Parts: sequence; C-alpha cells; structure tokens
Amino acid sequence: MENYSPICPSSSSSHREFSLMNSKSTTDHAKEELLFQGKNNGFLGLMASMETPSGVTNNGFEKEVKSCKKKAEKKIKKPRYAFQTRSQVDILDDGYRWRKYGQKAVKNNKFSRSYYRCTHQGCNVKKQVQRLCKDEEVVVTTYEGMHSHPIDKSTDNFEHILSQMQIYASF
DNA sequence: CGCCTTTGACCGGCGC
DNA sequence: GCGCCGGTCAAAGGCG
Repeated sequence: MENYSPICPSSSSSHREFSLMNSKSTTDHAKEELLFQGKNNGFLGLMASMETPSGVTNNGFEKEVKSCKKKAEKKIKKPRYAFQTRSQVDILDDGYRWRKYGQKAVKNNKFSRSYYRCTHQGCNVKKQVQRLCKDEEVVVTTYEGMHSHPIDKSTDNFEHILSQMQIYASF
C-alpha cells in the first residue's frame, strides 16, 4: 500500500493496454463496453458521470448492452463502464459494499475474473474485476448499472481509496 | 450470528 | 444440432 508507483510510467504502456482491450473486444458484445482510461480527469470525472445518469451518460455514452437475462428487465439494456486502474490489490473499494457472487477463469489470461454485486437493498449494480495477464498491476473494473443510493463510507476514506488506486491522473 | 467468499454446477447465447 | 463460453446461482464453509 505504500510502494505504488504514482503514475503510469510511460504513455506507451497505457496505449498497449488499450490495444489489448480492443483486441479482446473482437468477441461480439464486448465491443459495446465503454473503456475509460484515467488520463486528465480520469476517475473523478467518471464518478461524476456515474452519479449523474442524466448527464454524461445521456450524451451518447450510454450504450445499450444486450442483456436478455432472465431475472433482469428482459429488453432493457444496461450500460457498462470499464476502468483501468493500476493497483497491486484486486479489491478496489469505491465506497460501496459489494458481495462476490462468482469467479471465472478468463481465456488468454492466467488470472481470473471476479463478479461482484452491490449489496444495498434494491440496488442491482454489478461490477467485475479482472487483471491483465501481461501487466499484473493493471486491474480492469467494469461497472454495470448505476447506484441509486448514497455511498456507505465517508468521503475522507474515499480520498484514501483514490490514493490507493493510482489512476493516471497526473497529466 | 450474520454476512461474505468460495466453488462447482447450471443456463442461455452464439458460432460452427 | 452441438459444443463452447461467459455469466449467474446456490450450498457450504469461513471469519469477525
């Protein structure tokens, strides 16, 4: 928790990661994911967009993802937001309380992907956390849905969390 | 004692 | 039609 390299050391690194995500998205619906790379305002701007669904998400960011899941709204497609963060820990606590409900091995990746669900009553937000096989320090977190309830933890703690996550926020 | 993780099974979609 | 694959369920065990 103390030896994080403050920034992504080179821009080429982020470029490579992005390419990797694109190549992976050759499988049909994955291309509909939104991949956010923390660059200028990276994560903070992103969180703002998540907390204001009528804001950025309606500017065309809100993609429709095919989700014909049985339990969820059959025809309603949910937006997904992917983040790349640089952290040595898998658990990137964003202030909400998550319960893990699954874990699957990912192809072309020696690490596995974890599936989490928000435990707040009535909140159906899901997220999945995955590491890149080549860059162990890079963690991809994909959020699905939007929280309709306040954060459990304090903002103070959240700042601490941000410092842990080490986004590419120094440009 | 209650919540959470783990883990194998199951299910639906899609490609061949 | 069949098999693969990604995502989810649910039982059982663990931990604070």
